[in-house]
Amino acid sequence: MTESVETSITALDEHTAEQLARTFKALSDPTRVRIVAALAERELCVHDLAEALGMSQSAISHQLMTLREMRLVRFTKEGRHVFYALDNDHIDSLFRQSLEHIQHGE
Amino acid sequence: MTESVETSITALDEHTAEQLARTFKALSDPTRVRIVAALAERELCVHDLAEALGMSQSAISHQLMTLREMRLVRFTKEGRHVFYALDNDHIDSLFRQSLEHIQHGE
DNA sequence: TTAATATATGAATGATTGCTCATATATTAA
DNA sequence: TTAATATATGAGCAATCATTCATATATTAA
Repeated sequence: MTESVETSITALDEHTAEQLARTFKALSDPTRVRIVAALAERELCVHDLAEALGMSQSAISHQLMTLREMRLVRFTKEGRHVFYALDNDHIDSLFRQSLEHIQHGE
Repeated sequence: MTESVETSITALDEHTAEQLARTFKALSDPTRVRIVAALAERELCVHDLAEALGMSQSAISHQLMTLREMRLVRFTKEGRHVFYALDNDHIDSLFRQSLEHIQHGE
């Protein structure tokens, strides 16, 4: 394969590749997957999320921050609680589609 | 939210979450995204992949190894070449679906 | 007011990752 | 045979990441 390639290979441009990778990275961690799964059911506050996942408040809070930066979740303050919800249909359907694939065999 | 939560929150079990996260991790890196994009077009040997992406043979070879471990690509040896192809429809459709989402707005 | 609860956040840390560089092996060409 | 090409792979390294721990702020309850 030294001669210039016949039908030229058009690689996906770097910017698009990075955008895509960033999207998938959002769900590349089990904790974030579980947070998204929980929020796909319903809105939840940090404390209940931490309890549901059996993880520290701090760990959940940090992950919620990264999900916020990715604009995958939105939040509303209510008293001393902060309720989080999914803020991105794309991620929701990506999550649901993949869950189905995993659950009903490859 | 101290009282045990009304409608109990059933967190996604850890095993499924890890499986899902692993799947997304496969496409969480721009280089792997570009490799998958190229292979979604057609089978390619390592050298041509490296050329198409403008990256070192070693870098591509290492990434192909991780894609192999994830069973996302298969390969066939032909003389001194090794041709890689996608080996997982799920990843292919995950890739295509997400690409569409990114290209035709959120 | 003081105490308890809910959340956020910075620093520290160990683990993972993506790459380079050097090198080994295999195949083909001269 | 020797040289060139294609690929794989181990070591090393800098960067990123997920978590913990300590602590700060805000809100509600006593």
